[in-house]
Amino acid sequence: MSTTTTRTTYSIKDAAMLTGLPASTLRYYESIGVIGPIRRGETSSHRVYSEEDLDLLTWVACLSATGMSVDDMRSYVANGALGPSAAANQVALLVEQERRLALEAEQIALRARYVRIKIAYWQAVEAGDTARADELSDQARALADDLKKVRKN
Amino acid sequence: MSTTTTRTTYSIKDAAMLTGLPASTLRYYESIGVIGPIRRGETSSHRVYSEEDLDLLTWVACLSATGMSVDDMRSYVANGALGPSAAANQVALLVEQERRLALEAEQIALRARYVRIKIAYWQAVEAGDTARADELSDQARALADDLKKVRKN
DNA sequence: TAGAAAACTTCAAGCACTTGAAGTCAACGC
DNA sequence: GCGTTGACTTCAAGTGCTTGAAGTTTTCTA
Repeated sequence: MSTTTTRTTYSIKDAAMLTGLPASTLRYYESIGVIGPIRRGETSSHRVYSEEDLDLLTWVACLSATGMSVDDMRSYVANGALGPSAAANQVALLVEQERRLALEAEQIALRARYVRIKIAYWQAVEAGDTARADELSDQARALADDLKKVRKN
Repeated sequence: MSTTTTRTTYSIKDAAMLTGLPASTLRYYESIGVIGPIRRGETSSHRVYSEEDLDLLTWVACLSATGMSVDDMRSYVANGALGPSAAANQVALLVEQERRLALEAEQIALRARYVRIKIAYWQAVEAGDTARADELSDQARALADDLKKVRKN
């Protein structure tokens, strides 16, 4: 009869997806002590992330995204400033993170549109349709201006 | 009677402001050949950017913003200078860029959802609503499970 | 027009990842 | 069981800026 504890563990790939940090960066952060050593599998050397690990990494991702240096992140985490006792503070951090993600999504949508225009442009050039190419060139220029504005935040 | 070509020129600081790239990055791009050598002042060694330089740099800034490597930027700019003959090459590069952007958008949407759950979670903890906190914890876990299924594609 | 202050220059070093090589581990079909 | 496939591991080297130092050049103010 096995103990049926609800499985709440994650592979490094899961952790990477949920935090937005590449797996290589998770290993890097661990290697330089931003986060403590992660538990390994019973039979393997593979990292096994717990729910708490994920919570902590979510915070670290927030700090990283706001441009904090790894040295500062390390002391921030070491000082326990990210524990449950600072809930209000943490919500503020997460709301900020949410705002930044929305902005990032906006930027990506703009860039995708820009790229699509450029694809159409080169296809027009290839087809020898100069008028359409010029028109698309103007569209690209206008969009580049939009992109610059969004970027300022 | 002087030739009245309106010769608009820009300092490196002007160029940085107009392209959104730091001055240090403009010098770096020039040093590794992403852009050609910029004209210098008559009496000084200061860079003097022309309108054409600015156009090219705006384009380079867009490539940079979409995460293109400097090597790819270099060949892309070189191909662009070659005009219509390289059109097919340009389209291939851009289609790849479009695919990357779509993937990035997907990841960001997922992260945003995770962050929103975490915000609600900490607000529940702060309010002492343990039941709701547990429920949200489950939701975060469910999101991770959904992710595993999506990952198969 | 002198002399300070701001902006530019090069070069080198630093930072925060990122990638590559070479090997280990796990899950599947046979 | 047994090979193949793909994800994981470590470690070292590479990448793309970024910053700092030390020295011009330009511009502002007096």
